[in-house]
Amino acid sequence: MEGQNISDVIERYLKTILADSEHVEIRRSEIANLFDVVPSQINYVIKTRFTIQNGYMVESKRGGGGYIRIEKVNLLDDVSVLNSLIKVIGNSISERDAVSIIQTLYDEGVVSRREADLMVVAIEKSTYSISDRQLENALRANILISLLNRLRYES
Amino acid sequence: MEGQNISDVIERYLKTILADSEHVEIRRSEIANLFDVVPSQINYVIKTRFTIQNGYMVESKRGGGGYIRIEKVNLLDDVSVLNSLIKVIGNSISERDAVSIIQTLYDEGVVSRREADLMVVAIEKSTYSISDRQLENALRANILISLLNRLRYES
DNA sequence: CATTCTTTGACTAATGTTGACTAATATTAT
DNA sequence: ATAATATTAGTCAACATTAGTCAAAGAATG
Repeated sequence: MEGQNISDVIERYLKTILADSEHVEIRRSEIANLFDVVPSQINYVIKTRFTIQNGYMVESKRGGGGYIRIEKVNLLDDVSVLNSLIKVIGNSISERDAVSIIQTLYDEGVVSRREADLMVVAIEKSTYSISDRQLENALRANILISLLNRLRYES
Repeated sequence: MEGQNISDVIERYLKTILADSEHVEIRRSEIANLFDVVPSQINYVIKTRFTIQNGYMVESKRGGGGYIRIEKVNLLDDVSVLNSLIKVIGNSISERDAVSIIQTLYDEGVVSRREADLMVVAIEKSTYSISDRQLENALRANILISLLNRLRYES
């Protein structure tokens, strides 16, 4: 039987709520109090159990009236194409290769023409105004991978 | 439930009025009284929630008969608004302000939900993995401006 | 026993609230 | 007209209220 530690208990508590509603909004300190743990434990639970890979999206606000909101999202089926493309990118990619990946996404029907156009803008050398080529390629890889990961689900 | 702080409440109040009319004109002290806050809180609400990034323009007058007037501006048929938006971005912009701009584009029907989602990913701090804040904000400005300019035409 | 996962708390960051002081405009008195 | 006064809004910094990060210590696991 798993679920002996408090993080698992908190996870179950939140997922019970999420079984009925699409999202749950909490006050960090309240939940921490409820389970008698330090507030940052809530962050730990969220970081390890409510990731986008698990189908959850988290948004929060600090300050008075602050909150943490966990939302269930729908994972899509195009995942296999995305996985192999992400593998190709690695941690550095040229503009030319990036454009061809986006072209592939368009050809495969994963993105619309307009979405592809926007993605291209986001990876173009001319928008970055960075002179260091290595930095440029690394940044492009980060952005492209983030874009691809975003295509895995809809909010 | 989101929006537990008084600033959010005041924001909703004003936006409810703006849902019906193109503009709202208030007396600062009256609104402050209505919600039992100090007058300068109204300035805070306006400064954080009714910026040009959010699609609003504010004008005011002091002295007897003074007022604050909030006007909803239309991105679609007002070219100058897009220009002033780009001017606001300049060569540096925070993630928060950038998200506001993209949210406004979505609200105005300029971009689809999915396009907006992709744009947000392209300006998020977490995708860049840059520790230097100034560099991060400068890069974000470049990318956002490029994206906005791309929206000016169809391919 | 080594490794990974969990728990804790000190420090940081973001956002919201308040009030004293300033600035602009209008009104009234001289 | 001009000066004094009244009536508005603006700015800014201190303080309050939340959440986030990170690394060290402890517990569980294999």
